[in-house]
Amino acid sequence: MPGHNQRKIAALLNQQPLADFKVGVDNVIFSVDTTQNRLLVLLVMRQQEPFLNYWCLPGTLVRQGESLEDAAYRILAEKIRVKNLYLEQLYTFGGPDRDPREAFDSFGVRYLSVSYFALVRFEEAELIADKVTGIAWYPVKQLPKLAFDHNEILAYGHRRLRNKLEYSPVAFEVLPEMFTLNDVYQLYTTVLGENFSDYSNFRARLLKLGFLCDTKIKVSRGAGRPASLYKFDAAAFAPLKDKPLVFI
Amino acid sequence: MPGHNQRKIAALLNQQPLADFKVGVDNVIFSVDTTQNRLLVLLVMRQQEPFLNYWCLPGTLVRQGESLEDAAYRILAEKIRVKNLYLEQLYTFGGPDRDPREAFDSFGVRYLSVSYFALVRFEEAELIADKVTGIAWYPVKQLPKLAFDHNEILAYGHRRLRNKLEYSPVAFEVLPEMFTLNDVYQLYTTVLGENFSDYSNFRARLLKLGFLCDTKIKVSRGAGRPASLYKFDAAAFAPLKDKPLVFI
DNA sequence: ACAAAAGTGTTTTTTATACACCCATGC
DNA sequence: GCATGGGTGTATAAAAAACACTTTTGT
Repeated sequence: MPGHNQRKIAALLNQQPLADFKVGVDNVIFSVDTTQNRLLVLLVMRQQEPFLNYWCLPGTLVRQGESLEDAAYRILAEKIRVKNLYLEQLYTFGGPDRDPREAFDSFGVRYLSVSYFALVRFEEAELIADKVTGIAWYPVKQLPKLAFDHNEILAYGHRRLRNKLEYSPVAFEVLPEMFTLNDVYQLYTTVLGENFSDYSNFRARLLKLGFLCDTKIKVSRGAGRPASLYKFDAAAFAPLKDKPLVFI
Repeated sequence: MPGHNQRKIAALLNQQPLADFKVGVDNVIFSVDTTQNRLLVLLVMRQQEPFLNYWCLPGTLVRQGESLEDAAYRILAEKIRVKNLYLEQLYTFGGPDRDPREAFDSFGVRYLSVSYFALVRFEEAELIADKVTGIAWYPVKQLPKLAFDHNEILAYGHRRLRNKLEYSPVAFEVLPEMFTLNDVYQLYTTVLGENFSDYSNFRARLLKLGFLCDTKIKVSRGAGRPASLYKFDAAAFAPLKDKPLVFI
């Protein structure tokens, strides 16, 4: 809410030199362990100061000639091998003082973080452990204190995930190729919390949308009647794109 | 979709030096002229190369010690005086080659644009014309070719505005302090297009939400029965925050 | 046989949609 | 008095929510 002395301040700031930035990309990579109903996020252990031996989001600084998204894909590829993934930009965190490295040369180089949000299939994702770096899937329910402002970034990513689930079919990017309807339901409850909807109503709504096709293949998980395996039919979904589309 | 030779590429890129960035902030500032039912966006005329004499979004480069949001508020304050405004981050555009200035020193300084999305009240917003710079409210229906990738940024902002209208009470940030229910309806139709809903149903739903209070003050606009002026009651809205909340 | 999980159907309540109609004012 | 925009109500259709019930398996 700009006041009256706004122009004086503006005039003063006009003398201020421009900030020089290094731009980092940090990925919030989610995945869901359907067998244990846990939402997981990929963390790596920092090998340098600052925040040596703290867990943090996998990130990198952007190189010359590299786009932001390229950088996001690069770190992802360095940490995990996946067949399929969903990736979109999350938010840009860029206040001064968000990175302690800035303190050394006070008004010198600033560090900006463009965060990306990714979803991968837990079963298909193969972590690349390179002896030196620690890397692990962490349940979002039990996160440690992370380096920098990464807890904040992660919380933002978590909120985005919850919202996305409600109006876009991202769930099928995280689920295995073939899944039971109960898998979908479990995914929704683990991310959105209990009592977001009754199973049978959820099921009916989902099927009525018409983009899941029954493979007729049955799987039996312990006792009880075997469940049908379904597949996401991208072609059948296409016309529903940009439509309101509500799952909850 | 990382392949097999991914690691080789990564190893190669590891030799690549980091990019140095200048970070710009560009604002997509919307406002609605209720009298003419037009959605407007604030544009300024560029005074330098590149894109001399092209219209563009009001923007600035981030200075030392200044946060991204501070920079966004700064340009806003340089261009318009407003009592009330809504501002949020939009998206970060950052591929190489988005700014022709990068071409001069090829792999040197990169220009990144963090865009912000703002809403102001048309009646209260006073444009600051400083003789040199051209500045104007442009109807989004008739936009010129803008400098840089600003048409793209603006389109993104427009999409965000449409979405925000549907599930958050941003409309009341753009409307005058007191407004008729028809003003709200007109705002929604100008942004969302015709036939998004019947007026009387829209009205009923809106009132049932219970955060609009009738001031009982009547205004007569030409012929017809005078309309009641309403006010947005922030306190009454508070409990509805984060709730699904659908207007459409 | 019975517990457990999958899958179907039915009833009730709520919400959306499409109108018809009354009200207050200017001309 | 009648056109014009403001405001209310009602009848119908559709969707959400709650829950009872059937089916198919393992043990």
